[in-house]
Amino acid sequence: MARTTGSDGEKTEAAVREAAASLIARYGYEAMSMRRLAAEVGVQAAALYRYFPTKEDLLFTLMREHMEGLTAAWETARPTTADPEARLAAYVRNHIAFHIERRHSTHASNMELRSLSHDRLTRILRMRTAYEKELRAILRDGAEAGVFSIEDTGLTAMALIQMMTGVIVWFRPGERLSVAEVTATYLSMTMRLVGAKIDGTEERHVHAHAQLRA
Amino acid sequence: MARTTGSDGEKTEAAVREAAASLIARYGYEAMSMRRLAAEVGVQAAALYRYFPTKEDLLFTLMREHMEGLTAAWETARPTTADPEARLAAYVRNHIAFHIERRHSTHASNMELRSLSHDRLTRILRMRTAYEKELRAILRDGAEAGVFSIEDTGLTAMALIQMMTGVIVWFRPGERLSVAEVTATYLSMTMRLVGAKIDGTEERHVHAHAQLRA
DNA sequence: GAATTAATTGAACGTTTGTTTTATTATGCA
DNA sequence: TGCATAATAAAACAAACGTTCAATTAATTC
Repeated sequence: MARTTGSDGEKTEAAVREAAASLIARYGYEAMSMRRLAAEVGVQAAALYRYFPTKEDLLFTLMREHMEGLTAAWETARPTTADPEARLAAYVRNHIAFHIERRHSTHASNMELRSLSHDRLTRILRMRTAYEKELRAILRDGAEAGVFSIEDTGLTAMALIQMMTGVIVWFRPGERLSVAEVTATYLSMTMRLVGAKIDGTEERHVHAHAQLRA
Repeated sequence: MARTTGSDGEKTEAAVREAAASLIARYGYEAMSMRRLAAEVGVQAAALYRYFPTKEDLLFTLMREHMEGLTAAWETARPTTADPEARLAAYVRNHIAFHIERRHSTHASNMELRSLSHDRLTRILRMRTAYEKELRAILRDGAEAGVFSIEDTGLTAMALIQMMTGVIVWFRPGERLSVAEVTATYLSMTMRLVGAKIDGTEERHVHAHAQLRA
């Protein structure tokens, strides 16, 4: 056999990306063999090499597109106002929404950095640093304006990002909490953490659903 | 050749554990081959099987001892007082100190759970849940006593743990901040996050060193 | 409808993997 | 001193790995 009926390069490539992200999230990059990935797509292993020259290329592509997507989402969501609180709220909302929606590629981007070559690792880290810099700027502006009370801007930014990204570890859509509820709670935790005078705005909507579990 | 001069089972086993934790933290469990681990210890691969029947046994041992150590450290550090704030402070201090001190095995315990068999995964998760339950109890007590203001106890506990454990991602001993400074800052962030009326206690000591970086 | 291009298969390559087996030597004890 | 055993080396195993190549067929183009 050779080319199969109905085969389409674009569809196959998309299926490969999706299956790869899912397998890497579930079992890890090293544990995902090209044969198993191919089986998931419904294709022979050799066919994968039409789309990605090496396994590492595939990983890098997933990571690069994840970071590009995250940056692009923030470019769109970023408010024009100078108000630090509104900007921080937008950052938190965008970060959580994006990571929940793409939790498979988030897993890859956060856990598999060590499998990249030096050059590619540097490129991904550069993108990540640029994204995190936006948060530090917001925190710094807020601290200087006196609306936040922050001891260490860099450290607070790291703490916030780890707290927010950690959502993907335990959050499963359709369980106890909705995305909106989780986001609202994280928003008010964030605001308290940075010492904002006014709490998160949607807090009232959530109170009815919260405190159900000990 | 066979047995080498000065060879000692206990020393070798300890060296294997340490080297394994370090290699897994740096390259991941799947990427660590038994031959490379053996080379790191200065021994042939076959010698490892005197101490650990399989590679997965080695991983499980590292994880189990990590969790046992964490639990034991908390048993010792846990204060007798009922005051939720003092208990939360002790929890934060213990968690951060332990994870910074053992950041190699922390990496293994957090990132390599998927490489465990079902049974062993369950055992590790049971230990972890028991440890996290302590934090939820503190938060609940504080919320009920009115000294904390918390929307969702379970969600706040997860957020705090991810924030604290995340320290190992960026913290390197001997760089900008000392362990004491990092702990103090995280303590006051924690207290603000849970809505404690009084801030963390050591805050004043740190102010001089903080805010050096944008 | 013939020629060309795109998509895929199936088999094979050399490496590396975790693990086992057998032989050999150092060490601790009688 | 001699004996038991603890600790290791060296070689080998089958299985799985990422990757390549030639052959083959579906889709597209002219």
